[in-house]
Amino acid sequence: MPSNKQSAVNRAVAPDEWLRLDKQLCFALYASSLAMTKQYKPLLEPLGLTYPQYLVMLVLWEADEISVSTLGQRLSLDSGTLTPLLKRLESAGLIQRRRANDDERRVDILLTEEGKALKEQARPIPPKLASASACSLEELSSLTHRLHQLREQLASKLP
Amino acid sequence: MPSNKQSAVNRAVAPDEWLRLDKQLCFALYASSLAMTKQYKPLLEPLGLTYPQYLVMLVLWEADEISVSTLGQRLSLDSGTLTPLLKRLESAGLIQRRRANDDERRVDILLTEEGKALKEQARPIPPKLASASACSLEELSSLTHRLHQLREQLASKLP
DNA sequence: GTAAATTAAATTGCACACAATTTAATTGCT
DNA sequence: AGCAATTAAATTGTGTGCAATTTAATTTAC
Repeated sequence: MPSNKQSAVNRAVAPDEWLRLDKQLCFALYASSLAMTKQYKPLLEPLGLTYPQYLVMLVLWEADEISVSTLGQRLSLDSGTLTPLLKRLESAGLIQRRRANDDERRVDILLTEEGKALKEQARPIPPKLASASACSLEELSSLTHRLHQLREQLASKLP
Repeated sequence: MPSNKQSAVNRAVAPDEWLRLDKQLCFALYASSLAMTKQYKPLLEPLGLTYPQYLVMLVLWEADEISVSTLGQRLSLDSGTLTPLLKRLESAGLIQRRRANDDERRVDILLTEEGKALKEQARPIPPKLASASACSLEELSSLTHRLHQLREQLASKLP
C-alpha cells in the first residue's frame, strides 16, 4: 500500500532509519569507549590500576593536592563514584586523603612517593594506544577535539 | 640543565604531553559517552528504560527472536551483563526469554506486544538527541562512522 | 556409541556510575 | 550572636560491565 501517508520525508530516509542501532552516535560512543577500556586493561594491570583509577592518576600527575570535588569536576564524576575509588587508591598506597585545615568539609588528595613514581611506568602507555588505534597524530587530535566539543555541547544542555 | 638528554623529539612535543588528560582520546570517548548517557536518562525515564536497556530494545526492534549471544555480539556485551538486564526487561513485561527447542543451551529473546508497542514511544528520541548535539546530520553521520571504524580497529587488536 | 572438547547461559565477585539521602562544616542574613 | 541556606563528602541502593567459574547441552573424535 504505497498510499499509506507517513510523510514523504520520512520515507525518503527509510522507515525506521532513526532507530537503527548502527546509525546512532550514542551507540558508536558507547561501544568505542568500552572497546578503548578493554585495550587499556592489560596495559594497566602491571600498574595495579583500573581504567577509571588511571584517569584519576592522570589528573593527579598533572596537579597534586586537589579536592575530591575538583577532581570530580575534571572527570565529570561525583563523590558516589570517587569516594570508594579513592579509598582503593589509598589502600594501594598511591595517594593520601587529607582533611583540609582551612575547610574541614574538604578532602584533599595527595600523591605518595609511590604514586608519583608510578607516572614513569605509565609514560609508555599512551603511545601504545595511539599505535593500536591506527590513527595519525593529527587524526587522534582532531577526533579528540571533536569529542570534547560534543561533550561540552551536551553538558551545556543538562540541569 | 638543558643537556639532560631526553630526546629532542620528546622535548619538541613538551615533556608530559602524552599523559595530559585532555589530549587523550580515551578520556574524550569516556567523558562524551557518559555525557550522552546523561542526556538520554530523562528521555528514557518515561519509557521505564535505562540506557543499556534501550540499546537492547533497539536491537530487538530491528530483529526479534535472537539468542542472548547474538544480542551480545551486536552490542559487545557478554552474558554476565545481559542475563540480569534481560531478566529486568522480562519482569517489566517488555520481552520474553525462551529456551530454543532445537538447541536447549540457547535462550531466545522475543518482544512482547508491550515491547513492540514501546517502539512508537521511542521514535521521537533520536531526533531530540541529534538536536541536543547541535550537529548537522552529515556531521553526526561522519562522526558515528569514524567511531565505528575506531571500534573495529581496536576490537581487531584484542585476544 | 561414548568420552572429550566445545559451546551457551547463568552465576559469582569486584569495580564503577549515579540518584538520593545523610552528616558535618561553612557562609549568609538579620 | 544565631539560625537558615549552602556546600563537601560520605553513604545507600540500583544497574551495569566484565573476568572467572559453573552448569548443562551439543558436537567431535575415535
